[in-house]
Parts: sequence; structure tokens; C-alpha cells
Amino acid sequence: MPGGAVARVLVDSPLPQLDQLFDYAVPERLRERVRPGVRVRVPLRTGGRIADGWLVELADTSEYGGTLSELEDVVSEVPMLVPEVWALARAVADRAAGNASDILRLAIPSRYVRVERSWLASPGEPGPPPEAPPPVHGAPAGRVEAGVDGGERMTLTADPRPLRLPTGEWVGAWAVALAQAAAHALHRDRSALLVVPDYRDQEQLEAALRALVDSRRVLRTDARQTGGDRYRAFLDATRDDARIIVGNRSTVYAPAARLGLIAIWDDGDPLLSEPLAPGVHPRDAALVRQEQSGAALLFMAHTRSVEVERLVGIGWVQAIEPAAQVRPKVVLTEQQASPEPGSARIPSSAWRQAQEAVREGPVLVQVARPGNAPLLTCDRCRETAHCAACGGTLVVPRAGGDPRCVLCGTSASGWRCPVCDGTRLRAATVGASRTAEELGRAFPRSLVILSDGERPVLRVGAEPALVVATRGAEPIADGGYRAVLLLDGERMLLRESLRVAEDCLRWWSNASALAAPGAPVFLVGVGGALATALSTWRQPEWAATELAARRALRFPPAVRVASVTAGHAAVTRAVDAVRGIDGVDVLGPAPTGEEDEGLQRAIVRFDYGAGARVARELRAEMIRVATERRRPVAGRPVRRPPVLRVRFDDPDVP
DNA sequence: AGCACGCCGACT
DNA sequence: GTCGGCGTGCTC
Repeated sequence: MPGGAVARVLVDSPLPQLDQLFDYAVPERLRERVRPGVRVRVPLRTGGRIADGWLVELADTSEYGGTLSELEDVVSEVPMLVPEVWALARAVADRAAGNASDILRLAIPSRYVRVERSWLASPGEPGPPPEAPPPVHGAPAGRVEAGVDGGERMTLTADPRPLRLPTGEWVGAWAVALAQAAAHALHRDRSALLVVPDYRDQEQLEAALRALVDSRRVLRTDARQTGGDRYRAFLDATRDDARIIVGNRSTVYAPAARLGLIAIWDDGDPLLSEPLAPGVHPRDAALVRQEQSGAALLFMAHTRSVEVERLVGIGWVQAIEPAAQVRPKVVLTEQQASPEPGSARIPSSAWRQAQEAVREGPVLVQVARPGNAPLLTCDRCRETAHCAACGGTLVVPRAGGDPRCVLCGTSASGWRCPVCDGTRLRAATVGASRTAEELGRAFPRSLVILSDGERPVLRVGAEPALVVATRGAEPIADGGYRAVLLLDGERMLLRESLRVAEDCLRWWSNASALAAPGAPVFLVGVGGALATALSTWRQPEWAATELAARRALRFPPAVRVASVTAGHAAVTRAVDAVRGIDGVDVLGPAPTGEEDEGLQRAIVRFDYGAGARVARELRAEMIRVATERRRPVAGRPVRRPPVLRVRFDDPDVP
């Protein structure tokens, strides 16, 4: 056969048994258009349907015994799947017993023909090479730069202050530091990937980058762009120019010329958790990519995640000491009645200082998330409405319709207020807006600004204002807040989750980092080790303690976990296949919470060293179940037996 | 998933 | 002797 006559193709399919390369003959008519990395269409199952796929490589001969089918078509001649990303997708999928094509769906945006055509005519210009940037802020001089040059794995606790950019904009100092690290890589003609949890972080980072490098060198990949813009940025990223690519969790898979740095801001933020199969966290993908590429890796945050602490503990990641011991002035206060009306949640000392501070500039009040369902109150007296049958909270179902009880489901039609005898209900969002109302009454002359998940405010000015925000939605204030009140700590800690403490410390720390230097930060009603960790600004030590506790319980991230869900027989067989491996233990199987016809779930816990084998064995079981499944009855309803579902490193387990 | 192949019962 | 049922297995 002539050279390059065989195309090795990854078919786009969620089926585990198709997650391998298939060989196709390249017909003469396509010989000029095939290149590794292009999107192709291939026949699957002789004369059957046509499937999409990625041409991974060209070869001269095939190992396959049978006769090869011919490649059907080349969809686009742009090689979108670069070899480095293919190797990454394969490794990351194998590690999580998932399909490489699922990873590629995250990694590669969908195609826009018009955009592609205009891009082929005039691709994005990278602009002039950048000058040397100033030293990375918050680290010992030259330390991060040396790490970037040497391909090191690093973590750095960020300077917890807002900084003013030359453009006049205020951003967190972390954004300046990350931008400088990326600019340094660019200065060395290396690309940098900057991964952030949400667009608010992204805005700050982009602002910081604008002050340092030519904007043509910066590409964005995030969900707020139009599909066409995202595709164009992606196409530019496949070019041979060093760039800085900044965006959400899928940015970790972006193509990048001569990758020099992968950086993740606030890796503990749950927004970075990947909901799409196989659910690989960008932190793990970054670790794999770092090893494959030799690029540097930088985890930066105000709060060290327990996962990064583990990596520091085993010496895989170097903890860089911050250049200066800067920390917010955190004051721990007990909850106590305040003499002021409508301010029962605020202790009097904090109250007085907040009142003084709000004359000077913005004051931040952080409250717990209200939850998506609006709470109901009596329309007449504003008393919170409760279920007449069981006393549970009443909510409007998300799908709409009559209000009902969250606990017993009783409809609240015919509700009557026990206080004032009113009969009408009114929606009120609990938390932010209620607090805003109360504070508005208590600070009658102040401007009250509300920022929550639904109506987030990105930034506020330096003028006096009371800014009430749910955790995670705090605006950045020009010059920093004159005081910060962390009001709902106790309530935030009530959430049922293995990670509440970690999450709370992160929310409090991130809000504290918005305070002006020297401004007081009041943590209300919380004591103990967690409060001490915040007030002493020693989050890494707290993470170490937490990791030790999880190690004692054999909880992640001290070990890895995989959940295995299917019918009893299939689960039992699957876990039996891994039970004997060294460093593996199995919890369950037990019925899943819902009464899904006999679904069972088992949790496999395993040491990191056993991960590859566990994934391989469970993957083999998935393929076995998928290929041997039969239609149960010759009846019309073609009901397939429950598939074997395997999920690695699920953040909700245990 | 889909679809072809193949090994047994009722048919021309 | 052959048509077609659906159980079985594979996809280059």
C-alpha cells in the first residue's frame, strides 16, 4: 500500500467497546485532504450508518485482519486534534475509565463553517513578542519565573489584597500574579493555560493581562462567548504562536504551542468540578498534562485545597512561601443581640465599626446562599410561612404551580397565616435580599447593593455603600472594602457535605481578600479550629489537619474512590474483579437511595498506586456488560438492563 | 446503539 | 427445500 494509505480513527461514540482506534483505507479522492487531527466521517458496520470521528494518525499498513472500509469524507481540513491533546485525552480517559471521545467533546468546540472559512483567509495575528514582565507579585523575586522555566509544579498562597492596575481598574492581587507568570512564559516564547472557576475571576485575570501583554496574544475559551468566537479562538490556539489562553475548566485541554505553564486559580472551587462524563477534574487533567508536556504547573489560591496539600505532602508539588506576610485583619465575634432594630444577626462591636466604615466607603456583608427556591412569607405581615400539617418550609416548586411543603409535600392552597390571619403568600428570597432589607432599614442613609447568584454585581466603586452578597458572588470594590462582615458562618457550616469546612474556609478567605489593607473582617458566630485558621490566615496548616483526618478515615483525597452502579449481579461481578488488588477495599454494594428497580451502588476505594489497575479492570467490566447485554423479552418495549455505570473521583462520594 | 448473521419451526 | 423468526455478536 502507498504511504499514508491507512487512517487510524477514533469514532465519536459513547460506547466503551468503540473506544479504540479503527483502521480505514484512505481512498484516492481524499489522499490530498487527510492529515492527522482532522475531523472525518467513517462508515461503521458495513453499509450501515456513518459516524463522525477524529483521524488520529496515518499509517502505511494495518494490523487489522479483515478488509478495511474506506474513509467516507474529511469534514474539515483544519487539524483540530493536535497530537499533544490526543495523548492527554487518552491518558485522562484511561485514568477515569472513560471514553477518549467524551474528553475530546469537552476539549474541542463545535465547528462553525463560516468562522472557519474567514479564519483560513485571515487567522488571528499574534502581535509582537512581549517584553519582559515585572516580577511575579507575592512570591520571592524570580521564584515563580524559575519554576516556569524549569517546568516545576508549584503552589502559592496569593496576596489577599485588591490591587490597582495601571488602567485604573481594581483586581485581586492573585490575578496580577497569575498574569505576570503567564506573561513570563510568553516572554520565553512559551504558551500558558490559565484556568479559572468562573467568568468573574476571568474578568479580573483578563484585565490584569491587558495591562501586560498585547491583547492579540490572549485567547479566551469560555461559555459566555458565542460558539463562533470560541471556535475562532480555538483555531488560533492550534497555530504555532505562543499564546496565553484563559478560560473555564475545559481550557486545560486547549491546544497550545510550546506549552510552558498551566495555572489554576482556586482549584478547590466546586465550579471547577466537571459535570460531564467521565467527570475528570481539571486539576487532575493538569497534572497529567504537566507530566506529558514538561510544562510548569501552578496552583494559586487563598485557601489550599486538601488535594493540593496532599501533593505538597508527598513532595510532588512545591509550596512557595509568599514574599510578605500579608493577611487580612480578621476579628472573631460571638453572635449577640444588638440594640439596633432589625439587626439581630450582627454583634454590636461589628455593628458599630460597620456603621463607621460605611461613612468612608463600601462595606461587604456576606450571607449564605438563599437556595434556588424562593421562600414564602405572609403577604400581609411578612412572617415566614410554614406548612400547616408539619411545620416545614413552604416553597414554590421550580416547575411552577401551587406552593407546597418541602418536607411532606402538602399543597399550601388554603393557607392561612397563624399570626395575622392573612391568606395570601408572597415570594421572598431568603438570605441576601432579606438581609438587604433589614440593613437598609438599619442604615437608612446608605446605598444598599445586592449581589447574588441570579443578579451578580461584578464590581462596586469606592463610594459608601452597603454591599450584601451571597457567598461566591461578592463584587470586588475599588480600593477594597472598609469592613467585611461574614454573617452566616454558622448557617453555612450546617450544610451536609464532607467538604463544608473546606468550602466555608474558602468562601470566608476569598471574601476577606476583598478588604482594604487594615480593614476589619468580622467572622460572626463561628469558633474553633476553622475560625482560627481564618484569623491567623494559616489555611495550608488547616488543610494538612483536614488531610490527616481524611487519611484516618480513608476518605478522599487520601485515597481515590470510584462508584459502581448497576443491577446487583453486575455490581458484584465488577467489584469482585478489583477486590483482590493491593490497596483496594470495597464498600457495599447497597441499594441506591431511589427505588430505581433494584439499582445497587458500591464504592471502591483505592490507593493512588492502584488507580491504573482499578480503572483497567472496571473498564473491562463495562465493555463486557455493554457487549453481552441482551434484549430481555421479545416484547415491544425494548428495555435494556441497567448499564454498568462507573464514576471515578466523584466529589459527592463518600 | 444498530444491523447483519445464523440456527431452528412452518411454509410453498 | 426454503422463508423468516429473533437470539447473538460485532463494529476497521
